[in-house]
Amino acid sequence: MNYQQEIVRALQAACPLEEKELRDMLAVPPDPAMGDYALPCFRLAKTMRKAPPVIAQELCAALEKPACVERVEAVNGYVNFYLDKDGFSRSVLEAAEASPRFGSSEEGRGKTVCIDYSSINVAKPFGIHHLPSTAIGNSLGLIYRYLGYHTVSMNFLGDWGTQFGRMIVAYKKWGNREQVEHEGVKALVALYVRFHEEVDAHPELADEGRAWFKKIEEGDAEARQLFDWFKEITLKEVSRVYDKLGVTFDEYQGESFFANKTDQVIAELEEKHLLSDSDGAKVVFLEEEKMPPCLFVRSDGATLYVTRDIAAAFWRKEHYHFDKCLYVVAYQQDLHFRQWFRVVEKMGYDWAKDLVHVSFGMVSMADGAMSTRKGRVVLMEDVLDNAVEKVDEIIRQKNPNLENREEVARQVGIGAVLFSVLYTNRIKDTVFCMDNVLNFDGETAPYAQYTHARCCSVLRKAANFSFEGESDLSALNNPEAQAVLRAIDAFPAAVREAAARYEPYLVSRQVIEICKAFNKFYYEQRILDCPDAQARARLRLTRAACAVIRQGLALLGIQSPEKM
RNA sequence: GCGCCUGUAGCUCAGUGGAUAGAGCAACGGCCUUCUAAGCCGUGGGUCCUGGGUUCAAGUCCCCGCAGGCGCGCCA
Repeated sequence: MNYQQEIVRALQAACPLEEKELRDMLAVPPDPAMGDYALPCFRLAKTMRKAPPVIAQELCAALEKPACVERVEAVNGYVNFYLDKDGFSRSVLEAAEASPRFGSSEEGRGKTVCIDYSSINVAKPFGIHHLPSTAIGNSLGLIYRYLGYHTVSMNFLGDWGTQFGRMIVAYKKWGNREQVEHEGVKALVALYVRFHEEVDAHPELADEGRAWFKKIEEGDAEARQLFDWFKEITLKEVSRVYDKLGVTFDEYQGESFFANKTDQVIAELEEKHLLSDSDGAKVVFLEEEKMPPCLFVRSDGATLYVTRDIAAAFWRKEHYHFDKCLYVVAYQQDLHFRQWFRVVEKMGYDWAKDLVHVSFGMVSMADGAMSTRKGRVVLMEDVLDNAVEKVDEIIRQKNPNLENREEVARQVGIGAVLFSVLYTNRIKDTVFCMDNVLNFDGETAPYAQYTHARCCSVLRKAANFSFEGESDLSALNNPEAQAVLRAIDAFPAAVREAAARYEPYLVSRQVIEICKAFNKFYYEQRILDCPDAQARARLRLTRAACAVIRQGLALLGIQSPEKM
């Protein structure tokens, strides 16, 4: 852990540079054959008035080798440091064994992070396009908690707006209770679609929709009852899907909860002279910040989405005193968030800087965008069920005697789906492809889970072997074992970085690194068939890899079966 | 028109300004009497969108373009 520090100190004694400068310059070579750390000397050429290779050579000669370093070499203007392997092995194993929560920390102690994610809409299908937000938000919550933060996960339901008036119209005209009770959201969506088909020919339907929404707002008994019923039906269905995904929320407060809190927001905006009239509507101009105006109140007096967003932010700040509030929402809403974050700042709240839009790319289908109205939606649940079913078949084929097959199929199938959106940078658009999601080879969750199961299998075989006693660390003095150790060593930094950048894929990548290294180690080196002291060293490595893979997957919301 | 984002192998993507640009998938070829072959090894495959600039060093930073996606007051 402090190797870098020791090397910097040694370098500092040998040359006239500042500690900080040296620390910044010290790099990790692209290939372990070139050492564990390296100092490129090119930048020194100007001040020292010598060619970089000469500087490297001289530095190398003048250097007093720190204890952790096995040897130092000057190559092509680099000073390369090779760590003492036994020392490195020991320190990594001890760090990983010190706590079952390797890589966790206390950096977040006393701090609260609110995470707004998934945010499904009432009376709309839970489509695959909700996967990025759901998986990323869930994982960020797990990662922040691992770093000691208190987290509050919130599902900001889309349960407000004139479309609910339209839903009532459609239901009263063409729907019936039995069908909705029986078919659930599917029936509601069919009504919604029918409304949009008929509204072109019958424009008065739109007015009826608005009128019914007004009734909801005013608390009309019938309107309210239907509205609550639609919501209940939707929540029942989505919670079944969340259960399958293993995703939970601390809070389900949606837009409707904040709808009666918008007056205060508008009043405060008025009071602070931020609102201007514009074509009968009320807007906040954002010319200084080179953004289009932000519309708060429609010309008919109704408030818009943004008002509820701000009301919700106030409420959350007041109730949770968050140090950070993350909005895991697609990049289409980038301008929207930039606008209202800025408005909160203009209102004089310095915590506006703690509002973060964690944006991600669009999910589309091979033949174009998804559309509820056109019925072009891939259902989340169908994808999950397909994945589980496919895994179940594979198990029946490869491991027919596996106990609790269905449970394992569930863990692996769901893991594969979650991992498919947690393995890349958030921002890129993705075209949903069932075949890709259901591909379990290579860099996937099943690969990591398989590696974990493999580790477990080895450890089971060694169940009677005592870990107490001498470890011969020379058994790890080979490129394969060293690669595993390096990958484990890099895990804590990957977790920290993932939190800092709101990018769970950094954890995914690191887990895969460990798995690749372990699989190669497993193939090249015998773990059990060797003298006790050596086996002990290799078993400790296996145990450490096993635990870190399991923990890494857990931070992504993915479970690790012990057999598969 | 303006703004934001993206452009790296056939496909999907990694790549804190540093050494020969890497993975996975797909294709082809090897490795199971040995700790789980959902694995491992190998082969082929590149104008890092183009052109300038900064730098000892650019896929990475800056600028002009090109292509695609998204967004730009009465939806959410």
